[in-house]
Amino acid sequence: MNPNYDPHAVERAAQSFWTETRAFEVVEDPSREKYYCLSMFPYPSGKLHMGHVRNYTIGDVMSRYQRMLGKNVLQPMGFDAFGLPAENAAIANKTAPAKWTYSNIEYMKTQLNALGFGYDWTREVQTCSPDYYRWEQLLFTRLMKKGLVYRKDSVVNWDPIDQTVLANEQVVDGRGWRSGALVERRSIPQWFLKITAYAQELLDGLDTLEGWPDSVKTMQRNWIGRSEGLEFSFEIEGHKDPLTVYTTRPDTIMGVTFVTVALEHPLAQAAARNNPELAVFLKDASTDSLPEAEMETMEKRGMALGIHAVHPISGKKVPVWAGNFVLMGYGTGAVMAVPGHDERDHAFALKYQLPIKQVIAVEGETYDSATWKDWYADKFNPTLKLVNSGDLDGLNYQQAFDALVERFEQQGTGQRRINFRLRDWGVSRQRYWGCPIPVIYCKRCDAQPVPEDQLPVVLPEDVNFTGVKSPIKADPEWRKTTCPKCGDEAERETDTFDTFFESSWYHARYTSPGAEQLVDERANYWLPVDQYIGGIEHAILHLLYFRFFHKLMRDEGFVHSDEPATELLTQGMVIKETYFTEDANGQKTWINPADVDIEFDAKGHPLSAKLTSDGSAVQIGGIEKMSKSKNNGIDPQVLIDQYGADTVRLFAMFAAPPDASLEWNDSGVEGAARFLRRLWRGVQAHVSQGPAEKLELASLNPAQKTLRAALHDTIAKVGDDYGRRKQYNTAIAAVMELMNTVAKFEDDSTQGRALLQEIWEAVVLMLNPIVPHTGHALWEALSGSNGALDARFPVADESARVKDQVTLVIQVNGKLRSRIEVASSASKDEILEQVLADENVQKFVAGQSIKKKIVVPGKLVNLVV
RNA sequence: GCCCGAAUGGCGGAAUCGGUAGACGCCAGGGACUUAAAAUCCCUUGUUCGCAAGGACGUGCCGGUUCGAGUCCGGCUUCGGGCACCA
Repeated sequence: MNPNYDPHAVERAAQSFWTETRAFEVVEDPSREKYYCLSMFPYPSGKLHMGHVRNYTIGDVMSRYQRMLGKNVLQPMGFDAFGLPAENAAIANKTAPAKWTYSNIEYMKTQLNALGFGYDWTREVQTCSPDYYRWEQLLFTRLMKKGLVYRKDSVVNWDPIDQTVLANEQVVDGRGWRSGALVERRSIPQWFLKITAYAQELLDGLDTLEGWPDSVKTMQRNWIGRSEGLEFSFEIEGHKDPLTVYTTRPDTIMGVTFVTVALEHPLAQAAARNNPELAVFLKDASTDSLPEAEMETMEKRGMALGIHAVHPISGKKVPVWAGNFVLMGYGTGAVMAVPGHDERDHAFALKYQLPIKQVIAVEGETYDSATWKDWYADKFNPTLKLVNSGDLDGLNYQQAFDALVERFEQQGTGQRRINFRLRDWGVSRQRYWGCPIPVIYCKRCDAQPVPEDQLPVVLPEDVNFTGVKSPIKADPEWRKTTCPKCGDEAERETDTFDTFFESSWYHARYTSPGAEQLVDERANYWLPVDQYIGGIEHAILHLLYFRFFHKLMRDEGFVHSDEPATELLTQGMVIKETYFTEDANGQKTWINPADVDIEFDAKGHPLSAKLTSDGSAVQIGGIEKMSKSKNNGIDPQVLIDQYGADTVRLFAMFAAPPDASLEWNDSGVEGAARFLRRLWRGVQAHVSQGPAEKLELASLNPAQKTLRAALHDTIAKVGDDYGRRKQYNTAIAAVMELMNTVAKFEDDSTQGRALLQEIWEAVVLMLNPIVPHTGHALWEALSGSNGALDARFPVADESARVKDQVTLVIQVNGKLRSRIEVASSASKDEILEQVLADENVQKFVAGQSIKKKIVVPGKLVNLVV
């Protein structure tokens, strides 16, 4: 055994052993308990960044730990290879997106292997491969036949200079990020998946996901946004058709002083036909395709349509307005406005001088426009009563709700209705680097799914990409085909799928490599995923689509489970400052933190920054998640080269608990390296003295017993951290603490050495999931076996942990005043007797009467005087 | 704006079910070893008063519950994530 720790030699040896023994290739084995550990696969942006290292180390630690418990562990990896950055890089580097993507994948694979992650690469998926995406094309055509897919017009960001559709990310302050042109809104036909058909099931399913964080489940619940309310209609003067509205607050119906419709509502559009001013307003104020955050913060604007609605109960006439804050896609695209009791309606009414009517009174509160918000009633406030509402006066929220629903349902003019905030999923993208949507357009037969025997529809990879027009849109030959129904000339769809499509079902494909169908029966051995790990930024979109697709696959008979993953660990973001330069047009170029010299203030915040290369000034941006677009990812390769993979893994796990966000700073990495050197030297020193004798528990002296108790306390703590708590920083700290104790243990008696053998073996196995290369080498030195990977994780010997004495903390009035040693078996009275006899206690109790004595067994005593 | 989180020494963090605040590590300071450096080892290290023993204060801010609050409740502030075409 090398007396010095040489991480690169150790890592090479362990990795070639794993490769030669195909250590991570797994097969289905019904006789063994399976464990499917899945980490969110990366977008192949070029290099791994620290967020990846953290994510994949957590997954690898979990996988190796479960393997040491004897389970049949599947840990796959792949690449989410379609997407926008490849197109951007292709334009910048004058290459094809495919070429750029494949070379990134190659490099990132070598990095993943260098970190020692135990992946079964025989199951790898690359989503840009036809062998992968053909199955999602198949699923889509089946969903089409089933009626879960439809086409409708939808608005996109159109860059009039670049003649291309822009993603939201590519629109900065209303302008195209490259061209600087004012972005236009264009309505084009696009494909949608009916996720709303599964809204209730997606909501109910959350209750079964006990292993998911509450925060994620709450976010998903709010996103799905189920509400119960009343749908009813207003007669419109001079119009045949009534105007239907939806409200979750029917109790405020008598407070309606106007009605607001969305700008795109047919009523508004009709009114604009002979009102040019209104027509201009409807166009100008349009919020189509604007991100919700922008919509919510923008000025609320409206205009009267010049028509009136008749209140269904009072019969009074109220004006109809168009408002830019009403969503056409939610409810009926029209709302009753109750400025007395809705904040947005209130602001709108003040702005346009519309009447405000109070219909809810809360005992002890009076209306005052200055404190309007305070006056606004919480609907479940028990002192809430309706006023100014005719025969509804005196009712509370629930009573009024029920009474009105009953009244409208009896008259047949309205009904109770459940609405969801969730919208159907628009899956069409007008981009090249994605999976072609398998649809054929025929003049006679309309849109037809591509027949299954003609799949896949392959995306050509060897193309000339300029960034203006998708190569498949520009190529008439690619588009040309025949109608599968009538055989006439027809054209292919040239839009591609949203890349969330690929990442919604990869967990299933990993289970069935090479299957000549979406998945085969192997899927039901492995699924559902036992542990899913990924960034918290995916809490809503990806994780909802992932759950949705699993249910779609279930309903097509491919999988048997209802949910894709039973446990979810949401990794906190790895964040880092951002740096940029700005040109005269306000265009920002993001600079990697590794390329700037930074001056810090006393608190470590950056004060100023300069480009390392030429010393020119660089501006400091916010602290954000590491990403390609902000170029603030830190490449771990420098650290791997300098310290080795195990140090990087150890430090990534030690820096923070997995779910906490982490502002990356590698200043502590030296400590991790130091720890591994100490571990190596400790084992080396022990092993170099030759084999140890067998441990004789009965013959241990008190010092040996104490150390052995510390060992087994540590084993219990570490096992709990790995298994239940999934918190690795504290597990590492516990082992460090144990090693500090061992360093002070000088005992080369036979039994002393036997105990050290037990300790070093346990320490190496406890750390093995985190630092597997070092674990492999040290386990071999200690046990003569090269099987650290499959060694059993240590189990605490409870009998070694029993203590006869415990330390109790003594408080007087809640303040720490003393400590006493008592026998573990001492009774309450015996403890109190000893407490009162204590010198320090007497000092603080003297001359006062003790009012209360609180004894918490095994922990503390508090005297209240 | 809305939804979900977070805030503890100079820094990363610990305190798991309301019971010793600051484990473990980094940085810094002092010392040992060395011709020297690296590596390694030992000591100190929340603030403050005190020669010391010991005391007071202290977990973003304001208030509350409790014998006892970093932890629970109410109200804020700041930061991070998401808001449907970044992934």
